Amino acid sequence: MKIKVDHHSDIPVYKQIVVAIKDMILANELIEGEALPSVRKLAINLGVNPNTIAKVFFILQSEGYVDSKPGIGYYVAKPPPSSIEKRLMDLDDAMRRIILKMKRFALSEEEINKRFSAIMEGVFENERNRS
Amino acid sequence: MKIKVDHHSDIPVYKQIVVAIKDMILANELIEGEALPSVRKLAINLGVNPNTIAKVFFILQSEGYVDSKPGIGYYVAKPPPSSIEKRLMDLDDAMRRIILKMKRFALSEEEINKRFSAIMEGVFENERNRS
Amino acid sequence: MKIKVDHHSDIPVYKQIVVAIKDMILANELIEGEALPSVRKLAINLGVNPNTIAKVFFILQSEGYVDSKPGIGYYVAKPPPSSIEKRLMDLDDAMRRIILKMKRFALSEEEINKRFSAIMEGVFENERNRS
Amino acid sequence: MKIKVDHHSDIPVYKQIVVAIKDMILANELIEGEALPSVRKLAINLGVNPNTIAKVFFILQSEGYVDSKPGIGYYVAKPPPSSIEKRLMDLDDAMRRIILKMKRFALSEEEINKRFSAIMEGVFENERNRS
DNA sequence: GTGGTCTAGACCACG
DNA sequence: GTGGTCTAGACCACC
Repeated sequence: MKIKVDHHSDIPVYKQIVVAIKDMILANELIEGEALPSVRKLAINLGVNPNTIAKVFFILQSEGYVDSKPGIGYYVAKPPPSSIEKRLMDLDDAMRRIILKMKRFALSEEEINKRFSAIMEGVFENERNRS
Repeated sequence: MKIKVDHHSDIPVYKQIVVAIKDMILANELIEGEALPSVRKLAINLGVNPNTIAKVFFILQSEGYVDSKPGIGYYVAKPPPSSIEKRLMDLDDAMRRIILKMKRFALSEEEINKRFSAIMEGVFENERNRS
Repeated sequence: MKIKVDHHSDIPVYKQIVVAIKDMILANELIEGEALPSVRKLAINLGVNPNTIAKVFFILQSEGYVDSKPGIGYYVAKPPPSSIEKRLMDLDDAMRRIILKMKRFALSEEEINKRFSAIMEGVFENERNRS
Repeated sequence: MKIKVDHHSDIPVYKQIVVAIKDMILANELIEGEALPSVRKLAINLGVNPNTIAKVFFILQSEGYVDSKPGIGYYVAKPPPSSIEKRLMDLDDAMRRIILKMKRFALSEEEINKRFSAIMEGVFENERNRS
C-alpha cells in the first residue's frame, strides 16, 4: 500500500492517510473483504507512528469503511452508499474554487478553458497513444 | 478589508489570512503603494489576536509582498515578478490533481469534460446574461 | 548549546539567536542532520520565552537552515550553498565600513595597517605560541 | 547635512542620526562653533519626524557635543577630550569581532590578511591614483 | 515528550 | 496613533 505522506502539510498525517485509504476503497482499488495491512506494518511502511495508524483505522471503522476482526485485523467493508457521489461533489466544489481563483486573476473564460484542455490532454494522452 | 477566517479549518488562521492578502495583491485588488489596515484594526476586524496579524504581516514582508514603515503602517509592495505565474501554475496543479482523482473514480474523459463545463457555466452565467 | 543573549541590545533577542545558530551551522559547529535542542529546553536554557525560540526556528526553517519533524524536533539542514560566501561578503562590507570610518578620523593607510596587525596579533597569538 | 537613515534597521533612527553627527564632529567635518541646521529643516531633509531630531539634539547636548542657544539654534561644541580615542577603540573592537568571525569560518591568518589588503586597496586606490 | 498555533496583555520606539 | 518585541500561558496534534 503506497501512500504519500507529507509531514509538513497543514493537514494532519492521520487525515491524509484516512482520505487516501477512503479513496482507494471508493475507486475500487481495495475491494470489499480484502484485508488491510497490519497497524505495525503500515506504520513502518509509511514511516509514521503506529498510534497514528491505529487512529486512522479507528476513524475508518467508525465511518463504515472498514470492519475489524478483533485479534486478526481490519477488512475493507462496503462503503456507505452514495459516498462516491458525495466525494465527486466535493471534487466539483474544489474545481469551482480553482476556477473562481483563476477568474479573479483576470483570466477569461476562454483562457481557463484552454488551461483545462491542456491539463486534460496531459492526463489522458497515454490512453490515446495506446489506442 | 473583508477576509473570511475559518477557525475550524486545518489551515492555520494566519496562513488563511496570508494567502487571502497575497491573492488580493496578485489580483490587483490591492494596488502598489496602498496602505493596509493597521495591525490592531485588522485584528479586531477579523476577530483574531493582534499577534496573529503581526505574524501575517511579518511573513508577507519577508516574502516581499508588503513593506512596513514602523510607526506609520504597512504598504502594498510590488509583488515579485512571476509570482502571479507561479500562482497560476499552482492552480493548474490543483486542477490536475482533481482531474486525476475523478479519473481514478472511473469517470471518462467525456464525463469530466461535462462536469467542468457545468461548473464553468455556473461561474460565468452572470456575464453571459449581461451581454 | 551556548548562546549569549543581550536583552539590552538594540538587536532583538530572536535575531541574536537566529544569527548565532546560523553562524554555528555555517561554521560547521552544527552538522547536517544533527538534532537541535527542543524549543522548550532551549527557551529555558537561554532564559527566554518558548515563543521567542519558536519564532527563531520558524525563521531558520523558512530560510532553509533547519528542518522540522513535528512532534519530534528540529534538525540541521544543508545550508543553501553560497550562503557562507554571502556571509563572508557581509563581513568584508563591515570591515570596509570600519576602515572608512578610521580613514575619516584622519588615520593614514599606515596607521590603519598597524591597528589591524595589532588586532590580528591578539587573535592569532595562541596558535603561534603553540607552533 | 547628508545622513543615510535606514528605517528598517534595528538601530532606532534617532541613534543612527546621533552617531552620524557625533562622527562628523569627531572627524572635524563640523567645526566648533558652527551652527547646526534647524530641527524642522533637518527633519524634512532626512525625512523623519521633528520629534526625532529634537531628541537627537537633546542627547547630543547632554553628552556635550552641541550647545543650544535658546530661541536661536544649536551649535557645535568642543567634543569631550579623548572621545576620539574612545571611538577608535570601539572601531578596533568591531574589527576584532569581524576577524574572529572570519577565523571561525575556517579562514586562515593568511586569508584574512588577503581580504583585508584587498579592501584597503579599494579604499585607498583613489588617493594613490591621484598622486 | 515534541512542534504549532493562538490568546492576552504588556512595554518600547517612533510619528 | 503605529509597528515590533516579548512574556505567560493555554490547547492541539503527533510521537
